[in-house]
Amino acid sequence: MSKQISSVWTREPRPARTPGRSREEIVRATLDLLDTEGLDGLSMRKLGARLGSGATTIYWYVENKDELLELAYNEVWGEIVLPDPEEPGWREAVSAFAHSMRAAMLRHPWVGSLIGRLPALGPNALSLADRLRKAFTLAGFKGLDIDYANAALTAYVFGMVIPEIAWEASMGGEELDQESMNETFQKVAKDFPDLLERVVEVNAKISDTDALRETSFAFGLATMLDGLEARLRA
Amino acid sequence: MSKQISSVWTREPRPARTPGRSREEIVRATLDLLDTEGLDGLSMRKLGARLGSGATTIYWYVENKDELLELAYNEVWGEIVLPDPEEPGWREAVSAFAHSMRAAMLRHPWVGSLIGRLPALGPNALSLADRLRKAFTLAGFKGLDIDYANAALTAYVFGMVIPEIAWEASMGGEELDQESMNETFQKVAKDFPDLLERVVEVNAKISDTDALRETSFAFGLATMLDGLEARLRA
DNA sequence: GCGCCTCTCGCACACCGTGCGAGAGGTTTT
DNA sequence: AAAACCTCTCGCACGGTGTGCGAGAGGCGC
Repeated sequence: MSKQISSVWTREPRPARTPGRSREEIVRATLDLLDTEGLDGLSMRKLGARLGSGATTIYWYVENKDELLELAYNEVWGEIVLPDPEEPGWREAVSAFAHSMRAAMLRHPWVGSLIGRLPALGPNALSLADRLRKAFTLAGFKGLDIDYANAALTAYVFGMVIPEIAWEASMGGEELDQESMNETFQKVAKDFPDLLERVVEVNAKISDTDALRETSFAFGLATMLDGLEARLRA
Repeated sequence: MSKQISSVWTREPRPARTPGRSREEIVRATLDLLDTEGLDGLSMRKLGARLGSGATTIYWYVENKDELLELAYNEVWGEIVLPDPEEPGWREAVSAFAHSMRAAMLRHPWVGSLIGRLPALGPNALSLADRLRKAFTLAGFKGLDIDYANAALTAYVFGMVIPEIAWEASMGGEELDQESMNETFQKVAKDFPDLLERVVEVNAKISDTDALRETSFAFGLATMLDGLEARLRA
């Protein structure tokens, strides 16, 4: 047996004898804590308290905190849906997948800080990759192109949503009114008049920043899908 | 004065009297430490030691650790080049930009964990956004489409590279030979025979994983650029 | 009753970010 | 010359963190 990637998914879990506590229960509590208090709010002691147990009890079910995060991460992947590509056509299916992925990430903003640290090797991530592969196969991609298309699409979603999360986080949960927004930008971008002018202009025209972000997301998604379709015809 | 986003870039820095230590020197040391020991390896005490000072001295130049990270983050953006789009054509310029961005991120893998936490409001990021806007304007995009194209392209790069970083990190710096790789996947993906078969097959065919990743990156990039060009013609 | 195996958890260690306040050293004002 | 002040350094301490260790509780087979 050679060297392995260290991950919850590469070692045998402790044989579940279904006692009082279970790994499943712990993961659920972890998700709760992450969603309400964020990545920094998750500590073994707090998690123990929430479970009505000592902090170190958790280490019976899980090797370390990173494994816990891998398990929580896996749950998020489980929330992403990919419609059957046979029915509405691959483009619609894949597009729905992208939107669902974005929604799941925004529901659990702490994933934004995990994607660069933990590989997605959990069963939910793999299952999704498997189904996405099928969709692209059905679309007509062949050989490695299937995997490339796979990677490109998920990359786009990742890349759009992760900065969205950062942006949201930096506002500390409070909605920023337009005036504050412009003021911030005036301070920050004072050496880039073109950029500044654009931002102020856009802010004046479009007040709903959520809608703007969705539009931007849809634009890039359509662009990516157009590109994929073009590659299909080539 | 209304509420602002809290960031190094939205508050006045301490007036530089160019004494012994400077913010610049601190940022350089921070980068060093981050590059050699990673995000977890950076602590105020270690940084102080490297600067030959007490840990809390740093707090004279910087409000808190996050500000330090923002400054380091900004430096990475400064390493990204965008060729003049007038000369080789916008597509080549933008493509070179994407590759340069990827290279900078891989040189400083710790950015992978920051992108989801800190907004890129530093002058280097803004300057790059400004120049990228010019490139897309030159390409023929109009109005909001310029910004959408901007976001889509950088999102793609982010999304490709961030998981690359995670992957690299999870191998703990050691190169994994092919056998271990397959073994890992056999364990992890045993419920997804199609996926598993593909991975083993690909691994057998392509031994150089770096080259594979570059090819995958180039594929998605070309796809995105094709999509953008299509949108330009519409 | 005895041993064993599964599970809990208090304690302790080394580390973290950072608030505070004492002071050093230089410059400016009186 | 002396006093006041301003910039900068940093030791100490506080309340956290992840987690190794070892003592023990509870149930189950002999």
